[in-house]
Amino acid sequence: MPTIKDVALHAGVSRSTVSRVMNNHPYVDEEKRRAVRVAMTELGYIPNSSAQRLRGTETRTIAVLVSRIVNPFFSAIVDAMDEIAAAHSYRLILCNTRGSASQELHFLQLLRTKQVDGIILASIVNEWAIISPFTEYGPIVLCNEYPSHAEGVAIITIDQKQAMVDATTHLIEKGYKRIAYCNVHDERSQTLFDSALATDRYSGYVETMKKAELPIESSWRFIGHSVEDGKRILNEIMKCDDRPDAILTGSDEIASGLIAEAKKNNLRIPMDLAVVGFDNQPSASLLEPQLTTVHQPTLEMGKAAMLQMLADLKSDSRSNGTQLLDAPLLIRKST
Amino acid sequence: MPTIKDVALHAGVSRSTVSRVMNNHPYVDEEKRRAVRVAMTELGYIPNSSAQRLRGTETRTIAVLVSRIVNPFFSAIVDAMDEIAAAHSYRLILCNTRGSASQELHFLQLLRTKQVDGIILASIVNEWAIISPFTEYGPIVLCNEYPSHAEGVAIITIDQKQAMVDATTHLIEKGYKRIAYCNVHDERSQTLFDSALATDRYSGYVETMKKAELPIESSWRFIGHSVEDGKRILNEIMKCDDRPDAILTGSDEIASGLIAEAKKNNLRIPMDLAVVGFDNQPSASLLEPQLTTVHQPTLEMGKAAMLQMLADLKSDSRSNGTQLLDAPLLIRKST
DNA sequence: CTGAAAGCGCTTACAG
DNA sequence: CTGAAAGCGCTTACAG
Repeated sequence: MPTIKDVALHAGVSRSTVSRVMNNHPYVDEEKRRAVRVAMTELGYIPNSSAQRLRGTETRTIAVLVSRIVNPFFSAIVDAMDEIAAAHSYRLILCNTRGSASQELHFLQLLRTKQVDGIILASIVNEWAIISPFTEYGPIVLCNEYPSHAEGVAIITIDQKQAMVDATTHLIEKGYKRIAYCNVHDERSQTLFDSALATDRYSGYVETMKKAELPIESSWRFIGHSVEDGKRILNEIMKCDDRPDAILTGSDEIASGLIAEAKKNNLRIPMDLAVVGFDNQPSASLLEPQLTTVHQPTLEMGKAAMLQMLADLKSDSRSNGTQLLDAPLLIRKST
Repeated sequence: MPTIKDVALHAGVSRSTVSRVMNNHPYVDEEKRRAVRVAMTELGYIPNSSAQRLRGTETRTIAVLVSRIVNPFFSAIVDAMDEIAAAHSYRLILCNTRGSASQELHFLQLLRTKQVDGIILASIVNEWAIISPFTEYGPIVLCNEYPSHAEGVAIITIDQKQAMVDATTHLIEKGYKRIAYCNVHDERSQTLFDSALATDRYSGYVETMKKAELPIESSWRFIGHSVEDGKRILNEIMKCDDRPDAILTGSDEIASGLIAEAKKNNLRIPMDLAVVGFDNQPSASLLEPQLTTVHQPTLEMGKAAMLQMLADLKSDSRSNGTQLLDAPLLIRKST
């Protein structure tokens, strides 16, 4: 591996000058600049970024934390972030926390140890009080999940409450009265923090139901996040003395599981049970019946979050505020 | 940020001793070891890994290259790798190449600049002759995609040819005679290398068709990889003078697109057109009709690849050879 | 415009 | 068992 020293020798200049050329400093003699460039390509020189980092410069690397990369929602967001990052010559470190608080903390240290320039959290496990201090070491942007009050970070998300108001209103208008609710939550995760996302969604459901004077039964509250959870929940519904006629879910994956299992149980959708998904994952329109779901603008969310990160990095100031993107309800065949 | 110097001062020992404690060297006085440990926790000390890397030690980081993280096949593989990596305190850098040769090259440099200990390639863009030299800088493992001959790397994949032999045989046994073939290939990708995966799959189809004395029409060869491609291909099929009665595809995504578009065109599956997928992605069994597909053992593939990587890292020798995992055909309702 | 020198935070022979 | 010292590859005031 050639180092800066080799390039300097080869080009007949000092290491300082080589460094200046690399970093596009203005005052370098054009001829020397050329000589250095030639030496770099001839030697196939690649700067050692560990050394650059140690010296305290930017890493041009952003860490993105997600709880589960196999969730199409997260992979879509990551993909969008990556697109922006790549266009600005930034690299992405994917941190799959699997809902582990210690893993999350481990990844946050990347910021502290200057291995990344910034961190984008798409899921959150630890309490905000634990995460918050890390903003001191570099910009943190929240994309999707968010705590009830966060200072010093920008939040990019959708209007979770409005989304659930829309979904609930739609079901009510369609004549459904016995509307169950499934909270998004991975029971295997060690979630410690109070997710405002979950609370906001739920309040959208509750307020709309109350306004319509419809019952909110505790036996109609479920919890889960995966296809398997969806299957389990459908079986729980089958056992209800007092079956709901519709269900609002927190993800298309749960909805898929519900639908698959409903077919097995000869439960017709939407006649016997209406199902609303969340996310509008690619599979939502491929299912039968096609899924009524809340469209999450993953492309826009990911891009906006990364753009916000780049802006934070440039301005060197900590931005605040919440950016709420539109999440329209897509009415298809499952309601 | 406390450094090793602060810890040393705090514990009343030299920096060397602190370093030894960190790296679990044997000969350290128990009392000092304890003192150092105390100092580390009291100061909230985290070693600066850029410095560690620069000094030439392991990074405990592995880069994984995939062409498209939103493809559930890739996210499942990455997830499996991550599971093994995390269990061995390794970290994963996700490199989404988007089929760009220069991006791929850029990521390969991570190995050269010692930012990662090893690289796992799940997709390949550049010619093997370009990639091969990088094995000099650290272990490279191939998982899924592979060139026609590679030295100095281990390959973890499925028996692609056998998978297609099985799929083709199944269709023939079911009485289909006009069997189309869809090659996996992303046309937007700048693929430069001769993928033995694609060749092997195709030869499984060709040989089986020839053995059964069935026609292989060039107008029945399609190309694509996405849901959209599947839709396009179905429309191309509709326009055929001489329509196939079955099609072998290279991914469940294409198959989903085919099925969705077939419904629109009132083409019954499998009566008018039998469809075989590839991968057995989560959605395969949720579609209607449920998809007959080749099950790719993504969990095993990802784990095996990461385990191989850890073994290479430990032994410090470059392993060779191909590990062929079983990929059974799952017969469901689309054939 | 440019070079010599210091220093980023660590590890590892070396000499005790 | 342990410390002083050198060095990993870079960048950045500093002094010209």
